Amino acid sequence: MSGEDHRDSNALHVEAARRLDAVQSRYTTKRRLLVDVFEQADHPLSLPEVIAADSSLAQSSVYRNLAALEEAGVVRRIVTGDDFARFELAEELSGHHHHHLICRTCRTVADFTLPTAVERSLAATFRDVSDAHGFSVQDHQVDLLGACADCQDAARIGGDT
Amino acid sequence: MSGEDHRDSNALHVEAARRLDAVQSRYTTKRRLLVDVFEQADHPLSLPEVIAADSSLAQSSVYRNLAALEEAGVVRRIVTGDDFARFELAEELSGHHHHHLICRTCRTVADFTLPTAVERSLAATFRDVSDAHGFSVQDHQVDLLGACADCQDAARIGGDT
DNA sequence: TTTACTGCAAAGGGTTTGCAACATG
DNA sequence: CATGTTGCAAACCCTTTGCAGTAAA
Repeated sequence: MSGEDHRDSNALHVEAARRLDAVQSRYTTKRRLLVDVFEQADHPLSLPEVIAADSSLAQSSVYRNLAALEEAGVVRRIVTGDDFARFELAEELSGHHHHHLICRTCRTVADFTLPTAVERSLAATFRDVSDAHGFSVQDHQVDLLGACADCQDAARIGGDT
Repeated sequence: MSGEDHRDSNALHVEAARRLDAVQSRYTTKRRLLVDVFEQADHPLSLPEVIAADSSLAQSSVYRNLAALEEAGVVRRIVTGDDFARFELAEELSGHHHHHLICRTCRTVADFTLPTAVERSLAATFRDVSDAHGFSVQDHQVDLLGACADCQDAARIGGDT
């Protein structure tokens, strides 16, 4: 199953259904729609972005479904300091381990990946750190904070000294 | 011992005053108290923790002062997904570049450091990544998510079946 | 049929803000 | 004295929840 093209969204839905079933939840039409939205996104989506992508979804239902999908391990919630939380497909489902470029100006979040060698050495270091602290690591999170290309341009034009 | 504390603390306050002055803000008694609280903390503090450390501060004033201190670059705001935001001294003032161990159970945040060699190689990698994306990096954030020692113990006792 | 899900509206809760009194430079 | 700061309380806004109707198994 690994190494396959991400075009196979059927496998994604099958796995999502399996995970929801494992927590006694149903894979309804609305939830399938949500998974479709996240599959097509190339960055974590805020709630307004999710609703913009499919306005057939009521706000409260989206929140409730995202909570259900998160509990099932289908999506992951990301908190960046923006007004809104953001959501993306769980990495086991997207098959795409990555990190985030967070723009402090427009608050958008873009994905990036680290070279395998760096990831591997980081993982080893994290193991040492967690051992030393008696901390059990489930996940790591590497974010870069700064200004995206668009906001740098805007600053040069609008905020010029 | 206490002589050293006074000297360190004094340098800290001088720098904090300078930074506040740079944004037309005053270094009031309350703000000095806040800086003292953060200087003594060994981990990022939530608002309840700040108020617990010094209850002479009104909640809204603490929020307002933290916003002022953040704008001046004296403290840094951290968002972990906990109900509360957390704050710590800016690294230029604490002189202590570090990262966070975030416990998903009790939501506490502990500090840890990476070996210099790892930091250096990370910085180089981040430079490559940001160049490739046209992203201007101001800061990076490396967090480990998992279970702290206490919560692992609690799980062994309470959740053992 | 049974149980979970949906949508609307209202409540929740951390954070922000209006305003009058106060302190700082 | 002029201006920034403080504290109280109310407003704010993202998110959660109660409830009645609907869809899934």
